[in-house]
Amino acid sequence: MLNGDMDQSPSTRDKLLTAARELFWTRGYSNVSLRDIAKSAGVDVALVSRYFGGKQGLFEATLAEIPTWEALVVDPDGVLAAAVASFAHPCDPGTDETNVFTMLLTNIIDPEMGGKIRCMVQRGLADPLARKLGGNRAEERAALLLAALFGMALMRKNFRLDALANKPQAETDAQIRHLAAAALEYGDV
Amino acid sequence: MLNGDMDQSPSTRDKLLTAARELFWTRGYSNVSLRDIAKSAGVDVALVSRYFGGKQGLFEATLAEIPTWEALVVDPDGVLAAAVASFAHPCDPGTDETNVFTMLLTNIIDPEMGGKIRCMVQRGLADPLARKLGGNRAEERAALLLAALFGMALMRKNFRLDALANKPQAETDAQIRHLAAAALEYGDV
DNA sequence: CAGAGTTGTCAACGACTGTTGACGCGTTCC
DNA sequence: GGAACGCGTCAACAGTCGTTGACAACTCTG
Repeated sequence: MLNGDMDQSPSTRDKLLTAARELFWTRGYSNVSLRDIAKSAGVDVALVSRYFGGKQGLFEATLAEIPTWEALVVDPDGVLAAAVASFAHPCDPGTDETNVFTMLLTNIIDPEMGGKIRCMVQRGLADPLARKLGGNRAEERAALLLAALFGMALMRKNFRLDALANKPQAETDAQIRHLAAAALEYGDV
Repeated sequence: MLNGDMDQSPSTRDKLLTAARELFWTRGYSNVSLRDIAKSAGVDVALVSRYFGGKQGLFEATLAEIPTWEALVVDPDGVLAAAVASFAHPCDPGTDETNVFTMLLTNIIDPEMGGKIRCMVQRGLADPLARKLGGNRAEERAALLLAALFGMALMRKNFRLDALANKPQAETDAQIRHLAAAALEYGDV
């Protein structure tokens, strides 16, 4: 009997996928072993190869879950507000840690997956964002905006600076908005 | 005969240290094996344990080389200019890749060294920077400045966005200065 | 010269990695 | 009933990892 779309108890495949996203996205591809994932999912290691063809296949399956990047780059007028919003509520509202920004940061360093992440950000994030922005120096403004967003994510989630981490949402929003607005104004005046 | 301070041909210890800095700082602690370093240095693997006590000791020896952090956080008036300068000419003017910012970015993710890096940045960079800045919201402005600097470093060196990478130095300086200035103005008016 | 101390070479260890194939169990289909 | 298939369990593989200790070659000291 095929599972259909009923959500009764998660299939083994889904258990693996959930555990893989949780671990890959927070610790990075090379820093997580298949046995870690299997143990977290309560499943045998060998099933990874069966369902996903291997470690790389499992990782790419977690990437396939990401909603279209265009969703992060919404209306051309409200890019700033959208950036702040997408930063706060990135993709999966589940665990606070498993969001797309964190995943990109954690895996860009990886010797095996860095190249893929790089392409994803350039072609799926920077380019469409520049297109939406339009006007003078669109590419540079888009790049600066991403620098501001990723920089803030880095300081909060990875470096965990006292001045930024664990602050009320409103304060964080104001900080991000301030830096992002400056990025978008680059080249004006 | 001890080597003294003569710089004739580098000792085995120095060969290891140089190769270790090159590799650890660009690829990250966990992504580099001692055999990689030994091969790059043209030296046997076992000598790492002899000279540095192990992998961790070798990594920490490369950190000990970093000049006082205070050098990155100079006079209180010219913090912005200093930040830009330290970003462009970070520490060791040797290889373009082996600078302190790149090293911090590459190793903050690491499961074993992340904690140490985090402490270094908080206590050695964010705190003294906030002290130098002074005034209202000093800690937050320092944190935003670091977010801007690290964000730019990330986009240029790791994500390698087309709009930022391989651009003339003057242009890069202007971009960094723009974003950093905005960070320092946070909370004003 | 004899001895001590330093320095480099080599083989091996236990632990961990991703991956594979054999095997047993249960359900489904003819 | 028997065959086919999906699904999970287990043991084992080849490879890499950091680390260790034995051994040889060398320099310096007495």
